[in-house]
Amino acid sequence: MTAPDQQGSHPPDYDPRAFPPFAVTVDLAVFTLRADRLHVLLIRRGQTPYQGDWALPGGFVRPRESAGGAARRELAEETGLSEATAAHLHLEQLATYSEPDRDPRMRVVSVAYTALGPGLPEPRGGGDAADARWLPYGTQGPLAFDHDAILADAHRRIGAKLEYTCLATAFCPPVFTLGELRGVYEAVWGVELDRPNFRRKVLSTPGFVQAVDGPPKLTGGRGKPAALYRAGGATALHPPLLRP
Amino acid sequence: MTAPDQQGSHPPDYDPRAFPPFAVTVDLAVFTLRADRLHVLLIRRGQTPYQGDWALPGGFVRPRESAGGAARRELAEETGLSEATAAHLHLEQLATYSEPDRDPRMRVVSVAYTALGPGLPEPRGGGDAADARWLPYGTQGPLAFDHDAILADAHRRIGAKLEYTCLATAFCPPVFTLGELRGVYEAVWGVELDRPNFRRKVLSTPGFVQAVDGPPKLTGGRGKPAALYRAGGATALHPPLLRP
DNA sequence: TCCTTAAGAGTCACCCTGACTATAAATGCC
DNA sequence: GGCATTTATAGTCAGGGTGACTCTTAAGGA
Repeated sequence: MTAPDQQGSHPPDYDPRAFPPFAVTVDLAVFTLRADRLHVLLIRRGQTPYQGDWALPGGFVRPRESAGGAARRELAEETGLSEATAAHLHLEQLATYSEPDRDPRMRVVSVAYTALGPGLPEPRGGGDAADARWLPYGTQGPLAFDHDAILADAHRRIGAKLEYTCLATAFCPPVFTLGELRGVYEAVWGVELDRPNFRRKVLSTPGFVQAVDGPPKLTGGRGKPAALYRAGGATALHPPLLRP
Repeated sequence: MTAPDQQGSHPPDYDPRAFPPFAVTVDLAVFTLRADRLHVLLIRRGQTPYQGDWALPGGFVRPRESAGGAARRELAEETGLSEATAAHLHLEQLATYSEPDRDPRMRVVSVAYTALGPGLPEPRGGGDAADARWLPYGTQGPLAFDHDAILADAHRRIGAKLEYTCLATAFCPPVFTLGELRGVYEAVWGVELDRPNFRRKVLSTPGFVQAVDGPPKLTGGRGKPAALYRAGGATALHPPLLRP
């Protein structure tokens, strides 16, 4: 369906021409890894309602724009990254939230998106609102509106997608070590993984990662230097890498 | 986000008070099993545009209704089932489709839902539009609007969820045989599964199915009578039942 | 030099799975 | 009543994937 027909099954009290007007927005659950911890991008509200509370970044969908387009635009604005850089971030539709009273001011339907990226810089570049900041996931207090539910859904979704897709590489820079990749799983799942087993699994999955040829190694601070890899072409993970 | 603040990062040409009005609808991809084949519920459009074409059932979200509520209401109306019966069908949000020109008449954002049920009766009960019918999945021609994409997404989603959830029981009546359950997988995936292996997998997964106690057996037409089961309490499938 | 840390190689047992065989219990056709 | 057909159910067996573990290598720091 899009616009239903004039005739049809609608109750007599309902005139499709006078379709109820909705505002449509996008909300962004942007995740990144900073210092081996999962962080979320939050903004502090400068207006009532929920003034002073933290909330997910987002904004209106414009008249000639798709929700995905709006999400990508807001992502660039709110993270302060260049449009070109932001265009490389993994962006994925999560779900749509439409409870009638989720915004006390008016009827707003919001399409939520999840975005992932490697260690992103502090926000603020976009010249954005009062306060925007990366907070370690789990340390944020109650968020405005239904954003707690959205954020929890987003976290659940990426945790699940790590199991059966190659999504983890979206958290990594173009070239990374297997230790960094493992750090993604550990940060999102909140567990420790066995190093050798993780390595075996990743390397035995065709197309998950791809060894970087010439420059042999590099150090991550301490320990033996690690080989470098880039994301392979694969998108699915068969068989999956199940959570312990 | 819901309604963004008045101040903030929005470009100067954009006044949040004059938020762009959208129509919000729901579209339903309703699947059922009829004669061991996967069927989809489609309606024939009686109006331009796409007059005479098949389309997914759906309709407007009402002013004080959530999208999920609208989907459940439309589901009852379009399938012709009682509200009580329709309330038992598995209903799940799929995704939101928002390309600006997906409906040539006006700006419509549609939240798509997937619904599943055991062999459902012929539609029409709802006193609905011109023509509503179950069509074997795959035999439908091009659908109106972007409904081909929605339907394909829905089919991909349920195929994937069969792998790592107990969703298959949603296609079955309250009491069913393992043969019927296997038929769900075969119809959705379009493959044949090994009977003994499927049985072993299902029975060894705690909470997937639950043997029906007293009444021992029953026949499905030919062959040895099969034991009866009902859905267990489990929702996830660990480890998953992967597609061949 | 020794300790710590992390990468990377390798082993072993167990579980799950795919492939396959065999038996039981119903129907329908000679 | 035989007999083929169909489906359910039981059981076997080999191979792959995984968890748990050990060991070696290569860096940095005290």
